[in-house]
Amino acid sequence: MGKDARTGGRSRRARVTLREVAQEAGTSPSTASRALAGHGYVAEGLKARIEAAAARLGYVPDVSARSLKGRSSGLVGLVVSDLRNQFYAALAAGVEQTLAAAGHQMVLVDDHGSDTQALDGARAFLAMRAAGVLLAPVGRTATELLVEHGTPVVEVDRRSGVRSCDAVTIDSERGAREAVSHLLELGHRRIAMVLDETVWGTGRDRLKGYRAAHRAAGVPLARRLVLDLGLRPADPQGDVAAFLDANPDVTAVFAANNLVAEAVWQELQRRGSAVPKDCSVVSFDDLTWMRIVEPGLTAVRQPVYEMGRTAAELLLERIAGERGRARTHTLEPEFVLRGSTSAPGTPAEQTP
Amino acid sequence: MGKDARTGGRSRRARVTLREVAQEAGTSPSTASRALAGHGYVAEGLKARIEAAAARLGYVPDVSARSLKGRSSGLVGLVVSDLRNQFYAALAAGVEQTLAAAGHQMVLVDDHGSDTQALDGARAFLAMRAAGVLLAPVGRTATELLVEHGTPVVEVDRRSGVRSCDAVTIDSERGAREAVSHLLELGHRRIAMVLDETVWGTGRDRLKGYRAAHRAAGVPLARRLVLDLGLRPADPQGDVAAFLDANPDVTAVFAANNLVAEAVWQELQRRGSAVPKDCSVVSFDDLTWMRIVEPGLTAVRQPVYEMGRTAAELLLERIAGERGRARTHTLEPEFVLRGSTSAPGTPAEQTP
DNA sequence: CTGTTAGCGCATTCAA
DNA sequence: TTGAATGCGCTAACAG
Repeated sequence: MGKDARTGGRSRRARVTLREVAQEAGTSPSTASRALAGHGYVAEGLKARIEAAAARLGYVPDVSARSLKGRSSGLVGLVVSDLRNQFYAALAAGVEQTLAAAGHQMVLVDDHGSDTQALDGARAFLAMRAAGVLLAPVGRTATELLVEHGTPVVEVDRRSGVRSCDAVTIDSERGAREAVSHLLELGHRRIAMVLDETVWGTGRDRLKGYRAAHRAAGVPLARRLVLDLGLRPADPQGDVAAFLDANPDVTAVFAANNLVAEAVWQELQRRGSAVPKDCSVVSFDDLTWMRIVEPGLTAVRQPVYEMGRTAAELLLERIAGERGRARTHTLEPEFVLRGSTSAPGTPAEQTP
Repeated sequence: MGKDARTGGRSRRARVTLREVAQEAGTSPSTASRALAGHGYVAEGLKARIEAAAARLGYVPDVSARSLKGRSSGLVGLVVSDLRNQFYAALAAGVEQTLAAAGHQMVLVDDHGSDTQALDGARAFLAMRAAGVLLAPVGRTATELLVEHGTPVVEVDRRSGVRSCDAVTIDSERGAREAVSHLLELGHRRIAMVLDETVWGTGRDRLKGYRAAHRAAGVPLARRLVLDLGLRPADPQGDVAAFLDANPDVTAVFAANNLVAEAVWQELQRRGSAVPKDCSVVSFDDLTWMRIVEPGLTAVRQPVYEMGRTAAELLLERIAGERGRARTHTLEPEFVLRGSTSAPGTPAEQTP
């Protein structure tokens, strides 16, 4: 093909193996292996020759062969539910950063909120002998499968209920309690909560926080004020619209996550409700747009990137051989006061 | 440890191998291999027995061993420059979706805009015998290394200049031309352009479009109206502020990407400039927040997710053996008119 | 249709 | 300090 000239005449097809490097350096494969790996004794001069040969030939060790010998590939799996959601993207970024620094690669699987797809991912991780797996569970099956096979697992953001693995979560209940307490202190008495999964995951804990805040303030709870959009709602904004029509006495909305917050915000905007005068809004999760809009959204900021980092660190310890029993790290959310909340019927005092 | 009871009594440590499955089914490894892989002839009864045995034992094939025999692992690499940027997250999501549907796994590397880190990633992909690699190049080295080693490569969003690989990009020049023409038609004559890399990548093409629009309208170009923030600016908003102070006659700003757009928008907001009355704004790239803010940002929408899908499809064809010469797909951006643009000194007419 | 043989690239014994 | 031998788990020839 001629165009191989630039590569120094070597064929583009043939992988350079350790044997060839050894030949080029006039030694044996095993010596070359030791020289390149840095283990065991190799004479300085020989070592230099071998390294030179490897560089000249463009040698790249084959991890397949390596992990076939040893225990695992250096790969670490990550399963998230929606990469297009900034929350998961930030999580993945934190994980990747930590993993890369430790010389591992991240294999990313998007399960789109489906347990089945998460399970497929888990199987793939098993097949590639992943050193460990991080996942935001959508069920127990994936975690169970991995744990059964002895793969270190760290759950992130949510818990599957499997006891025998580490986890890093954010204190959803506390964050929700603070957010709702804030609204109660401002004088709100009919605070709606909108979420997309009541029975499981973070939604449940945030609902607990919502209730706890009401109890602490001695404000009665009304079932009708909780809107559960269900998993992956088709038209969240439409559902919010219907809800607000049915409950016109609501003076504030607590949105349980960024997806819900967007639907609420857009709907309030669409119907021309003034925030916070007509309706206060607090979001759990703080995305870029929430500090850009006018007024800024009062929100519960989650240390997402840090959560990814922490989870990856925990996993790396397990991979390194840490044997202790399952640990759970709980990170603290941070309440960020902006302009979308005020006493009922009052315009915002300030917009930072 | 006792807790293995649930797994059916098998040890958690030992991987189940094909040999064990074969033994369990009372046959040979190669027959078991054929039965499980689906290739070659195997009697129906035996096949069922083998499958049952595999299921019973929880057998998971070892891809390391498989790729050691054959050509490559099923892994596909993706290199992006900043996963926390919604643009890249969407790109990755599109890629993942397509790859997963084809039974491949995606290994994601974030190079943080550094050529060195991209090169590290490329080496890792080589080491794992990746079936192919997708990358948004930050230089030529990574692409060159991969191509030299015969790994199929598809470049996304940007071009490195390496001729011998496929690429999928968006027509930056055209998108920029349309955006700037729109401003010119509204009557703007001093339109600033803000970007973060003039000499390379998409910034260069968008600058071309900016110039082309001016030439087409017969409006002279002023060098001082182009603000180049440089790669990874420390304080983009501060730079924009200084620029606007130095060029108070500017009536419109064309932001070359979402990062720049955010800096521009925040700075205009900070100094209390009314958009579009005091200053019109157009963004290249259309993120969530741009349609949420008031007024909505007029923007050039890029089909990012689709770009990821297309690139992955191209790569899959190469992996499947497609031999033709390098192809380039150019996707068309879409101009989205919202409320952030109007004739100089005019408030927005409407806010959709 | 099935089993035996061989070898992918490497790291790790063990002898020299 | 070095090299020859071995086997990780799997699949592709081949022979039966």
